[in-house]
Amino acid sequence: MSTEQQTGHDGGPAPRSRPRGAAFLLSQVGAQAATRFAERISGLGVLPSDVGLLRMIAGRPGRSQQSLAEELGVVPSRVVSLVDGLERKGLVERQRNPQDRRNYALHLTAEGTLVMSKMRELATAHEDEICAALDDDQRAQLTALLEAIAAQQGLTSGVHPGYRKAPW
Amino acid sequence: MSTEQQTGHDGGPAPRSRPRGAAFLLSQVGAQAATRFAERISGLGVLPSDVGLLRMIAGRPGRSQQSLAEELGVVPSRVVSLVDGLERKGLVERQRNPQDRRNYALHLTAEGTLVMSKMRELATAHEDEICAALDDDQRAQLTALLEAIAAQQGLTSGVHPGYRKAPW
DNA sequence: TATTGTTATACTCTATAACTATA
DNA sequence: TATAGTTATAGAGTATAACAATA
Repeated sequence: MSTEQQTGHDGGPAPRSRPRGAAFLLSQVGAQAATRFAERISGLGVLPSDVGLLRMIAGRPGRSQQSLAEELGVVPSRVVSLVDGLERKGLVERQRNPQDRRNYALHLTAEGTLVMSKMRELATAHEDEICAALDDDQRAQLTALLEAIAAQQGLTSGVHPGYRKAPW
Repeated sequence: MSTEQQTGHDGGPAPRSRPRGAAFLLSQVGAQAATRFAERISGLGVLPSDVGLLRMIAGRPGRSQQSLAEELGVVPSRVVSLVDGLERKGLVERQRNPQDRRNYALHLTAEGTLVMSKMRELATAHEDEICAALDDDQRAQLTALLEAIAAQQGLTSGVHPGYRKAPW
C-alpha cells in the first residue's frame, strides 16, 4: 500500500505527545472507571443512572420525584422517565400519598433491594479492578487526595455530576 | 406546606450515605474535571471532542481521517462530522493527496495553531483549578497514582475514553 | 395560584448501512 | 475487489414547554 505514511499504522517512533497533567488524567481515568462500572452492572439490567436513583430512594424511602430532581440537578420530566424505567423493571414502586395526592412516595421493591445488594458486591469488585495497580497504602492515599479535591470542588454529596449535561 | 417530610428540604440529620470508594470518587471527580474543562474552552468555540482531534492532527500533520478513526476507536463517519466542524470553524484544512486521491491529508490552519496555543494556557489554569486543594507534593503524588492506574488499565495513549460510547 | 407529575416535541450525539470516487 | 470518505437514517438521551390533577 502506497499510503502507509498516512494510515496511522505508525512505523515511526511514535510522536510522543507531551505528558498529561493531573486534570486530564483524572478525566481520562474517571471516564474509564465509569465505563467499566457500566459494563459490570449491565448484567443486572440497570444503567449507571439507575444506580444513583436506587441509592437515593433506598437512603430516604418515600421521597418524591421532585426531591430527586432537585438533588440531582435535573428537570422533573427526566425523573419521570428514569422512574418509569425502574418501575418497568420492578425495582421501584410509586405509592400515592393520601395526604397530598399530587406527589408519589417512592419505595424499593423486594427485587429492588436485592439488586441493591448485588450492586454492592459488584462495586467492591469494580473497586479492586480499578485500583489493581495500587497497594493498600496507595489506595488510601488516592482516596484521601480525591476526597480533598471533591470537597474543594463542592462535590460533597454522593451525587454524580454525570446526571447533568455530559460534555462529550 | 404539609409535605415537607417528602420534599427533599431535609430538615433531618442528613441520612449520610456510606463513604464512597476510590473508584466512585474517580468517576465523580473525573466528570467534574471534564465538565469544567468543557466550560473553560467553550469561550474558544470548541468542544472537548475537538480538542483531542486538534491535538492529534497537530502531533502528526497530514494524517488521514481513517487513522484518526482507528486511534480514537470510533467509526469513520463520526470523524467526518468532527472534521466538518473544525473545517467550518477554520481550524483545520482537508488537503487532497495527489498520490492517492481517496484520502485527505489533514492540517491545522494558522487559526488552528493559535487556538491550540490558547488551549494550552487554559489547560494550565484548569489544572490549577482542579488541584486547588492540593499542594505541589500532593499533586505529584496524585499524578503518579493516576499514571499507574492508566497504564494498568491500558490507557497508555493520550486518547480520552470519552470518544467511545458514554455511559450516562 | 402554586405544585407535582406527565406528555409532546425537538435537539444533539452517535452508530449502521448504503453509497461515491478512487485505487 | 478493496479502501477513504460521505450521506441518509435511526436510536438513545435529555431539555423545553404545554398540560392535567391536586392543593
